[in-house]
Amino acid sequence: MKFEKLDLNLLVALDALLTERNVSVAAERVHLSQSAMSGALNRLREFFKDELLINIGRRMVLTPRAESLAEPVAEMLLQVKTMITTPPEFDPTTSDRRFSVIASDYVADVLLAGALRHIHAVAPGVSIEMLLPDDTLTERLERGEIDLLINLEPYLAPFHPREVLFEDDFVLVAWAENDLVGDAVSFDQFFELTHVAVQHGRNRHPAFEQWFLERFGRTRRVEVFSPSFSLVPQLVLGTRRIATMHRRHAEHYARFLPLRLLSSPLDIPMVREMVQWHKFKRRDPGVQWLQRTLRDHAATLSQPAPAASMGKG
DNA sequence: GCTAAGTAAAGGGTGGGAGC
DNA sequence: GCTCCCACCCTTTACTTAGC
Repeated sequence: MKFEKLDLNLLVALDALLTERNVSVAAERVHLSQSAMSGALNRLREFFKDELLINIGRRMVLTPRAESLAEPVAEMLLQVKTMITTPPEFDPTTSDRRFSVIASDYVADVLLAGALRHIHAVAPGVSIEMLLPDDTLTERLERGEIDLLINLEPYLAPFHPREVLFEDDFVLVAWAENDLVGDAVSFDQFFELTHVAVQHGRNRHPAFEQWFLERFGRTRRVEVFSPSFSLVPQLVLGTRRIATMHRRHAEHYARFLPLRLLSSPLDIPMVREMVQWHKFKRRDPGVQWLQRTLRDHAATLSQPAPAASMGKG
């Protein structure tokens, strides 16, 4: 059977070829032999009257025609995949579905840990695969590989639905016995003290608050770069370092670690943690249930306290 | 029986490394 | 810098299989 003289199965091969730019790897991806994929490429070349992929040395490069086909073909296949794999109904009490969620360890601590307790109570068969953000998170959302992405607004993918989960502000955190820090830290003292900062991903993207500081033209004396938010309190304990942490996260750790929380001398704006899902999943009742559940749980979180008068130790 | 699409195997182009 | 060898990758060919 053909559609407009094209065997639609060839679009699956085309998508793999355009993504991988390698006949052998594309063949492996769609479970064909390498020569079968080469044959499929020939039929595609014949249909589109274009070379599509050109051999330059050992590399295959896309023609302009192939470049123009890559995105619409990938999007169309994702739409088809969503259509045929999404169950028409979702019953949390009986579902054994597995959801994948990208969120930082900070969001995991302040939101997901509690939300997952609730989810397990109402949906005992449901499982959640939690993934940490990396440099590929928007690509993974675009490819439909994840169900929900939780991140700050600047790091979300464009053109997909999103919703605010909760807001947070920042506080300074010091070891309770840090003798360099009193009840408050002045603006100048902030830049004199040594810091623990968070950097994510292979390209070493700085965390939001450091990005903000760089906008001010001042840099901190960062003594330790932490790959995660959760490691920050451990890197402050027993030292004279301070760290700038999300308030909810800092309060979470101060419950069981000897930490002192202080107001930041910098007027750092609040951040908004948002949840995002692929536009093709807006009709997925399971994803919408999970998104609503997280939103409802986020609404039960206490609002951040006013930024003054902490000095907890 | 015909046709299309698959596999296995052979052939050929290219790039990188080793040796001189 | 040149040559040789080898690995990698794509194309082609011969044959097989499945659907009509």
